[in-house]
Amino acid sequence: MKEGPDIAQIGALIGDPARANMLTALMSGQALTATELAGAAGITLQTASSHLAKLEAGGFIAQRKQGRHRYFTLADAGVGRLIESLMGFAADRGHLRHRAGPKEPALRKARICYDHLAGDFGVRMLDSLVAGGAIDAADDRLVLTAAGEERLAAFGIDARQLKRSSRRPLCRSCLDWSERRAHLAGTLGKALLYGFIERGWARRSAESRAIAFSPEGERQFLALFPLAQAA
Amino acid sequence: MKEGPDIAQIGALIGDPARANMLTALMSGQALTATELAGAAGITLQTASSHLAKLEAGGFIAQRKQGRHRYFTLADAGVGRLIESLMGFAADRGHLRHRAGPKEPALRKARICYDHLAGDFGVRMLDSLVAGGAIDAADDRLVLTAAGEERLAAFGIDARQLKRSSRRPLCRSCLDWSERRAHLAGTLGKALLYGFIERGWARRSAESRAIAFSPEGERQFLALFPLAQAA
DNA sequence: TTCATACTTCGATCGTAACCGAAGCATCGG
DNA sequence: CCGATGCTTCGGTTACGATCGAAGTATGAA
Repeated sequence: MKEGPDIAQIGALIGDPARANMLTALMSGQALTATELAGAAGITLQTASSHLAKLEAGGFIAQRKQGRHRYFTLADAGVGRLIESLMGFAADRGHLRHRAGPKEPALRKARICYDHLAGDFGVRMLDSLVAGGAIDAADDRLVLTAAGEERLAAFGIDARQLKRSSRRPLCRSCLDWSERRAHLAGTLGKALLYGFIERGWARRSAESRAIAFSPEGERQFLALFPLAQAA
Repeated sequence: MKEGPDIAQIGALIGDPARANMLTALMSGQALTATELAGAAGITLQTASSHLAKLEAGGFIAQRKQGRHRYFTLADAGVGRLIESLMGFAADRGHLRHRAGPKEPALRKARICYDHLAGDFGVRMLDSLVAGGAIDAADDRLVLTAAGEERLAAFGIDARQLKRSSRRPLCRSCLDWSERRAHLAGTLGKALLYGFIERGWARRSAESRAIAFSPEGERQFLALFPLAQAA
């Protein structure tokens, strides 16, 4: 009887704590099995199965059968962006989880945001790239400079090839719920994070969205992305 | 027991059809009374009152007492942006309301999006401004040019003063759920819409988000925002 | 084949929240 | 002061959906 898209359906889909927990867990970008997701949400496998079916029907997640496992992931980057913006909104209004747990500091320092680096380290990385002239920032819009291309090549990333390989924008600014400042998303953000992991500088936690830097990795990271002065 | 902001709470808040209808109604930017919102949602006044209390507690809406009326509005532009992005997501996935009602075409043609013009006319306006060199568009980022300032002055809008008067950005691009293309938001988008209404070119519908252009108003609008060729 | 694992489907229970009738405040007009 | 209007609070009903036990299906391993 009314016009327009149905917000209530998708709100209700996210509105259940069990489903919200599953989606949050999937924000790590990792593919997770039904059993793992049930654990993350604190429910039994049967209940999880029902929730997963609903999320899939709603276009939030996709599944990939592999042997007797079923791996679930967020359906696409659009879902990731929606969730992150909901998180930002929630953080902004103080809709926080019961209490900041022990993992909270680690999450604020470095975490995965769909498929790229967020948190303190993510913000620092972008700030440093902009300050060093590698990325040109006109507020929202981020553009990789020629100097930036060279710098990335030294790190083993071929920006031109990256640009060709996907329709997704190379550089994208993504707002952080913890820092309230922008960090680098897009294929470049993804490539950088994967570069850190490949080099063994960092690894992703199994059951949280935190990114753990090794002492040596942190040293290298900070040297690679210097800041003129402590913020 | 977990980390981060609580998505489920805000999802649940939006997830109830009655509340979603109220929020959608408030997307018109108009302040509405509890009775009007109850009508929009198709529920009794008592139920509406309970929902409104929850929405207010959640930071979604604000109320202003005026005599024996209570006027409700969206709490701020952030809420408006969240809802619009949810609508976009929903439209994208085909989560549509039961059936496209009779008002649907009018909404696609011109409607209010929080406080500025959206729909076919909104998209055309931005396209024309960009094509005419009044606004410089670097993908996401919109910048008013000197030529644009003059053009607006001719329409009776003082862009410099507008910029000073608010922290809100002057130009902002906002993605449309019906057109899947950008239209103009920000204080400038608002000022333009209000200009149309003041001139009597258009008026807002009482109970929907549609903007109705008069025949003469439509003629003036199309003349003011020409497009080189039919899209 | 048989057993184990990973997951889905079915059925029943249970809690919560949406809902409305009725009554209670507040504000306005007269 | 009165009644009318706009809205909130209270109480009781109802319905939906989240939950899990138990049983069923698929894949893999022995």
